[in-house]
Amino acid sequence: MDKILPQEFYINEPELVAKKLLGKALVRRLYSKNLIGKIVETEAYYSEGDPAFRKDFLPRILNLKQGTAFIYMVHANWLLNVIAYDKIFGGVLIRAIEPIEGVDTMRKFRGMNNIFNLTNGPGKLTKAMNITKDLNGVKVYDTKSKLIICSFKKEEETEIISSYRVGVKKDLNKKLRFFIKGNNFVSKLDSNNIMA
DNA sequence: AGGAAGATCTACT
DNA sequence: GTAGATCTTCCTA
Repeated sequence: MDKILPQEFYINEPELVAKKLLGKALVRRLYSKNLIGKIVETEAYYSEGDPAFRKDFLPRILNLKQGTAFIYMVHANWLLNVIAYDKIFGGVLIRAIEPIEGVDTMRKFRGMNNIFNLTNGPGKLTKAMNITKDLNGVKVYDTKSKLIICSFKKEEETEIISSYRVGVKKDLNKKLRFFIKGNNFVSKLDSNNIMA
């Protein structure tokens, strides 16, 4: 990995930040080692005007600044978001990563062996990296944080595909899910969601 | 104190 | 492709 992304990176439209986060490094600092994954799938969420937005989140997120982690429980899974917005409040859900470093530790946390099944889903990657409510509110742009997002030294050429969001019943007429084309670690490859 | 909902996952057919 | 497990937060009483 290379440099930590500055807080300004997250002061932008969620949609733009979601796209720009693809290919970046998600780094989880543990006592002895770091777990590193490349972000390969994200979704943008808005507050006002977004049918997928849950009003009950409001009290918990309104004081969160851009570039902080927002972690919540759904269906017995912790999901990781990074607050990112310019004017209207919003954020980016990290949906899948590609394991880069600390793979054995991720296997242990997941109790799974198949590398393609370790981090290819929002609830899976949090388990693989031991991300829980404890990390809610950490600044992912701060060197001292236990969870940070960096850029890689060599940024690879990536083609981005967009589709409708997963698990959202009444979605906007807008494709807010983004993933890296051809990557084997994105969460769902069914035909409903791949609509370039 | 209890129940329902939910941006999911696994295991099974 | 579907059922059942799972658990935290919010709502009602």
